[in-house]
Amino acid sequence: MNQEEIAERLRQWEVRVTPQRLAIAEAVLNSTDHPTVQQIYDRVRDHFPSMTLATIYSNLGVLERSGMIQELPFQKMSRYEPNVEPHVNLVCIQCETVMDAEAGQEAVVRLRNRISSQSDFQVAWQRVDFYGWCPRCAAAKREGSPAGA
Amino acid sequence: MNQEEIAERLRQWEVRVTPQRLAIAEAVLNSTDHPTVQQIYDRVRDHFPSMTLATIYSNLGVLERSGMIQELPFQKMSRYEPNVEPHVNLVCIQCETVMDAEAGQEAVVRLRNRISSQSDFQVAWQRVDFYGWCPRCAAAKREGSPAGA
DNA sequence: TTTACTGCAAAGGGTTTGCATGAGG
DNA sequence: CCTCATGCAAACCCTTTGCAGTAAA
Repeated sequence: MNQEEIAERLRQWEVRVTPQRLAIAEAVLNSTDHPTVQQIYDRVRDHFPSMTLATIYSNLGVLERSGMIQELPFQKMSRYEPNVEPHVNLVCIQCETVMDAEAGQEAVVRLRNRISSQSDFQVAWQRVDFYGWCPRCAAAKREGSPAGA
Repeated sequence: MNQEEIAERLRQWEVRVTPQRLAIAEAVLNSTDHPTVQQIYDRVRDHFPSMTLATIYSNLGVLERSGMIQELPFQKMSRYEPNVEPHVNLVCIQCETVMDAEAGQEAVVRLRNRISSQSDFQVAWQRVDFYGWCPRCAAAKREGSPAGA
């Protein structure tokens, strides 16, 4: 997603299009690694050395409320991702990598439909996380050595 | 689950069976409202006025590592629940109530099996949360009045 | 008796808030 | 111009850590 598309979506949401906001949105929307606030900060700081974490937090809130990104709160900190469609997250408990699963989207949609139809609970969004060992760390575990070896 | 059963499980895990630990375990294992640390603290304090939050945290960690309970980290704080089987949590974004969904357990199991078989990711556990409005808050929203009215 | 646990205090650290300055529309 | 956004600093608060005394086994 390029800056013009992002700017258009921001205008639709009736928030100001500032260079900082554009950069933060671009950093998350073009990411696939579910970056932390600190990582987003580091990536944006190259272009905006004076930016502070407060600006990052503020804008991530705006972007989340606009539905452009999704916040994934974890135990210690939040991560952010551009994929707001129903899907499964794979969280490695060894190296803390988070990736979107390639399978299971339809299953999540079906599950959501089922919850909606079989209960009085009105679903707004969902989060499906599977915790375990990523391929790399699983292999290292089998061989009894760290993944970085 | 009564205290003797809990004590037995603790002995199997080779941790000491203290009155405080028993009380904390009992408070969570017999709960259905996914209590916060503070709520567990309040419920146990009746019997142990001198207990501190550090003891609560310490014991919740022990119980979680033993597989007796599951920690559910949220944005602001963690909640704890006795249901360690695959299931769906319904989280109300209005009143912050968390409840186990009656439907969907099998679907979660199937989804887990699918993720396990169709990828190299080795699943250890999962968390499936649906966010939205609980029946009470949904009704209040439709009538344009707060749930407490 | 040995070692883990409890209780108390302090520190840690991601996130939020308040406010003055600056920029978007 | 008026309003919202940025930048800086301080506050917040849940959670973790360290340590001395205590109790389980």
